[in-house]
Amino acid sequence: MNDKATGLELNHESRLQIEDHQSIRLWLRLLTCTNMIEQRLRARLREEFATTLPRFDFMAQLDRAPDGLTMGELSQRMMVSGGNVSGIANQLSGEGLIDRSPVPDNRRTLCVTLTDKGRGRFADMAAAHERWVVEMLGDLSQGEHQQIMMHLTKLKRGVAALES
Amino acid sequence: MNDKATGLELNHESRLQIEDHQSIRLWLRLLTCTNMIEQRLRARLREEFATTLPRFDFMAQLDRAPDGLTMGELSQRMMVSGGNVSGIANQLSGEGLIDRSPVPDNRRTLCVTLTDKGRGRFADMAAAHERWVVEMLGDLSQGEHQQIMMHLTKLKRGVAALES
DNA sequence: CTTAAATACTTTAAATCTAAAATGTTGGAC
DNA sequence: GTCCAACATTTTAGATTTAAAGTATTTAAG
Repeated sequence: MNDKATGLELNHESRLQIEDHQSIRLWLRLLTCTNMIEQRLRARLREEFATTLPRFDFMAQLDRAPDGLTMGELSQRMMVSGGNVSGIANQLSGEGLIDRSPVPDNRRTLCVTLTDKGRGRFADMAAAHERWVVEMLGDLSQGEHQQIMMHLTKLKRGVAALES
Repeated sequence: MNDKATGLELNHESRLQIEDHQSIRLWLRLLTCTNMIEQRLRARLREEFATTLPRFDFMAQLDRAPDGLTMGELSQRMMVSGGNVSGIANQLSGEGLIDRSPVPDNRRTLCVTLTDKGRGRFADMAAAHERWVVEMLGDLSQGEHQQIMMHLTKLKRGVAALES
């Protein structure tokens, strides 16, 4: 039931099935890789910085956006629900790691930024985080990096382009 | 601060930094792709089958293992905690979709299998699930599939090989 | 045989996450 | 101006998830 066994005599039906299974296998492999990396990062953040991945992600988004982000932008970029972002923001605000300041021309909106304390705290974590990620992805050459990026870019576009 | 701007005069330090950032970018891209796909699958499973991804995954693991799996094996394969597996098993068992039978020579262990009802229920979901995944990954050619799989295999091995 | 460590699983408590409802704000349409 | 839909966020209720503690069983060492 594979290419070698059936040679070139694959009909459309069996070829389709093979491609289907390949898609599933690719998706499962993608999921496995992501989960493996995510679990390691989660464990290390807990062990070494007593924090969680969503909290780190929240701060990373802000660090990348020096002008601050609205709650909605954070929700979009972190790909989690708005309510979730509110909860994490409450924590981080309570610990003095972020500021939530009103926006002059829209009283519905809050602009979230890292405090100096938050920026300092994040810098330590980011350096370690980067080491961990490089450690995990380091087996791939620069060329392989670029190839995977290219493929994932195409994949991402394809998924984003679907309706609904 | 990129390859083009600095030409071939990169020193080790800046090259290292570039590779580091590339690793981070690759990881974030991987995470984004997985999240996008996962959220779509999650939403569709909820809309069309009133179920969740972990429940689907649980049943998928059993469908692939006709002789059944222990709770521990399920936990490993699903990459979630044991407590989580217990909870899902309680649900599915309550709905008559799985059986948990004791193993003769080890009274600690439970062997979990799909019931006929569970197998039937899963078949419908699996067909739809496969359509959705193919729809999302369909933009990639068979060659691209194979290339990504190859790279992800290498990545997976690299991560798995790390200590701790 | 007894004890202790390891194993398989469940329970628990706390954090996270989601969808949906609620609150307050904005921007037209009329 | 008034109303109404859209928007940004928070709150709520409930499900999921995890790490850690708890229970029961097995294994092996003394």
